Amino acid sequence: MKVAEPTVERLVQYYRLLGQLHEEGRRVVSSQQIGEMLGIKASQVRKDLSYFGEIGKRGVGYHVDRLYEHVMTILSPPRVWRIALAGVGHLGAALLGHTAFKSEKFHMEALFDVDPEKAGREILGVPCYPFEDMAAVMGEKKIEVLILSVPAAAAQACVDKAVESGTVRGILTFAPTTVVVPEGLLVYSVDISVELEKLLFYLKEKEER
Amino acid sequence: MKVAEPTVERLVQYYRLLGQLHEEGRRVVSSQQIGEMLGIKASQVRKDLSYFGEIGKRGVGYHVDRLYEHVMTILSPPRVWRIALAGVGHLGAALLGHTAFKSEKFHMEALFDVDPEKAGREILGVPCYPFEDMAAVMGEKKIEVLILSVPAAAAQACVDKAVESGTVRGILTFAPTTVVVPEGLLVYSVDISVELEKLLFYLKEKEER
DNA sequence: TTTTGTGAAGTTTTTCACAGCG
DNA sequence: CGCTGTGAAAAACTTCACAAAA
Repeated sequence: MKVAEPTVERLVQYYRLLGQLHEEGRRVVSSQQIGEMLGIKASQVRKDLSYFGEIGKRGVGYHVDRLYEHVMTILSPPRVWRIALAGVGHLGAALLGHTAFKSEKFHMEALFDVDPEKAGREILGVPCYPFEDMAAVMGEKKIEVLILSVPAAAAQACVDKAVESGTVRGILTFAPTTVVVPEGLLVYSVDISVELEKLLFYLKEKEER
Repeated sequence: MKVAEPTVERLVQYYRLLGQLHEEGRRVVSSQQIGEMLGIKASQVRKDLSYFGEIGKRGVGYHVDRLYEHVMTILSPPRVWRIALAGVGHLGAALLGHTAFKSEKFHMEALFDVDPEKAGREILGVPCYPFEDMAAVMGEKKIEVLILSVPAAAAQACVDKAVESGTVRGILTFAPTTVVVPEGLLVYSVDISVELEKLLFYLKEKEER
């Protein structure tokens, strides 16, 4: 069965919320309540959850722990992803410390940077290699996912190295630019400027009305 | 006229691309070419651009400089936004140095942090205030946009301060959590974990097929 | 009675396909 | 002739509304 992208996005939100509810010792939650907490319509919540089988109890709601496990198995592959990060600048360093990568679902195998001060050393316990060795090191270490926090001008070159490695299958890029990839390589982009411009656009629109 | 969100997102991409083409001295570009460079269908490009009047030349394409100016006036309000940033950790520091905020379209008026080491000092030329003073300082400085790079647990409290200030109208949050805001306040979220999970979900899906 | 699960309706967004203009 | 601008068709996504289960 194919799952739509907006649904996956919401599933991640459900997952996080359920983790919190679980912590709080909450036993049961309704689609209505989930919706209120996340700003999503209850009918949308139910539709999203129903794609993966009947998991709720009519007249009662969803059992928090059961739903939590359920959503987890949908989202998380039961394995550890081998990842690497290119560009150990401010943003790269921030990402290294970010909650998102603290999970045991990932293992950060390598860092890459042009700066010869950084390459050759270990940073936060992860070995850092020079940019030139990217393709070779990623191939050797069988890196599957590359996190890109390099300047826009360097992004495409890094993507090319990832393609060259032969093992990288997905890229999460923070570079404020569009990169071109061959069919089959998945790229997701977190683009700060784009989100900021969208916000300003709608603020301006509201102002004008 | 109302513009759909996906259109605004693409407009930002067109704008960036046109900036590059302009630098390169390119004079004319077709919807087909724009589409290829950004991974968007040519018909989509034409539809997006046509919402704002006839700007291309049939049989020729779009005049780069003219289109660049045109998209700029659609996106950028002709004024400077007064912004502040809460949470001067690794991510906050990275954002302070990010291209997105280097534009003369913004003026970073204040920083906020709970750490007493940081509050009271200037960081990169911007005064940093303690968390408790957020609402008051933002009100005084007439901050319109708040950038949130605090831990998930602190996000809602910051949003509440922003509401209290009375001047903040938009928030760009990087906290990996959902925040609740009153009607009228615009929130955009850049959620690293969500993008990462989406990427893994589709990688896993491809693996299974 | 309460709340799920879900077809069907509605809305939004994308794509097609071609007339029309330079 | 080539490429835009745009109605009309298609696809994607959301919301409604209600039957059915606990």
